Amino acid sequence: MFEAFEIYLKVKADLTADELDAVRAVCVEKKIRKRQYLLQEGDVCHYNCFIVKGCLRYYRVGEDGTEYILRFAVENWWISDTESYNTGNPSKSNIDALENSEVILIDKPDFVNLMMTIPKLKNFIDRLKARSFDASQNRIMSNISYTTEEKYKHFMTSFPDIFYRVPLGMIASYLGVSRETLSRVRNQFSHK
Amino acid sequence: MFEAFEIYLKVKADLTADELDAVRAVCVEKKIRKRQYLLQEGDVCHYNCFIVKGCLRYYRVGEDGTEYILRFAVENWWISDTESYNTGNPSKSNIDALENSEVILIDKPDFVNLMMTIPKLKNFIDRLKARSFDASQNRIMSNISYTTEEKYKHFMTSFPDIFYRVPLGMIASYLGVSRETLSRVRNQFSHK
DNA sequence: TTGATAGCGTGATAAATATCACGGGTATTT
DNA sequence: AAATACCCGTGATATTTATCACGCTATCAA
Repeated sequence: MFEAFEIYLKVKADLTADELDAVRAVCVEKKIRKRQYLLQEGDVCHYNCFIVKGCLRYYRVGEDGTEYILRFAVENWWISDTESYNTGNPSKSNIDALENSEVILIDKPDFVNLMMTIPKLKNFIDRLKARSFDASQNRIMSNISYTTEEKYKHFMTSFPDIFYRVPLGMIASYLGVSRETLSRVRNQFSHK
Repeated sequence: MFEAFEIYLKVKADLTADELDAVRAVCVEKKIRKRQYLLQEGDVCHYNCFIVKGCLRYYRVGEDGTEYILRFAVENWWISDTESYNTGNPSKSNIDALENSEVILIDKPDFVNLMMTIPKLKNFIDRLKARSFDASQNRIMSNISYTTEEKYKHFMTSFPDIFYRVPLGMIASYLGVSRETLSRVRNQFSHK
């Protein structure tokens, strides 16, 4: 299972064999079944999680029980609750698997250590975080400016790999519209 | 003008006198008048900008000319288009002043250099970015889950300093609702 | 095979919001 | 001082969206 991660790190961060060994030494491989939690609200997020195979979601639950999906993540994505991870506070969010998945976990102290000892990795992660932030800004822009149809199309073209794997209702949740509305909007513009 | 920035860096990043000198050496002080652009769509963002005094906004313009405000920034905040800054691509956004303001600009190569030579600064900026990201995630959550009234109240309590300085229409733009709706919602709940 | 569940579509209705329009007040400019 | 622009509120109306309800289909487990 580590091989996929190794390739990823080699290509993206240009790590050497020695550096990869150092990473491997702190990796924990884990299989998660569909619907299983990786992180549950109230728990503290201790891990960085890299997805080797499968699909997970990061979501919060409103007071009335409605689920709001903040992110999806598939192969070669990272997922964790950075807020809980950084602050050490209990998480407001949940992470669970939408498919049977295989992930690699790196404990926080180990991760910090890797970042210190492998500058190339630190550098890569920094760039990744920068792009995540920019992506968030763009998503906020689409939240406040796009119509439902635009949101739907934009999601479809931006994340086709996710789009074809997750149920429509979850995309609706991610976009902030009701499942029914999204269903209607999609059918309206597909018939014209 | 640099004094405010110096105090900020001393308190937040615990820089020494020597380190502060190094920072000062690359700082450019600038006064911006109300309505003046700091960054205009199509330009590349070359600077990190720290606000000593005043209030700025970061916004994009939709196809129909509507302005969508992505961020406000006041004293002791940073503002820049990180996407253009990082990629070197022309910016999709604008930054302009809502009040006569005083800012400090640090050119990208200089900033990169400071980050390398002053680890404490790098560390501080990293934490700042991490919190910005978490704030974005929380904003996305409120975008997709809050009612208009909740968005309004949340903004008011989260950013009272901004709330009382910028016109309602701009807050509406930031929240992604029309000025009229926000005006009505505010008056409805204030009369009950 | 049967029962349970998840996912999607869709009708009917209510609620929320956008849009257009206008006026009044206040600040800003000339 | 007069003219202009900005900001806010609010009415009227159209549009969009949410909500509730129901049925259909596919999948999966007992």
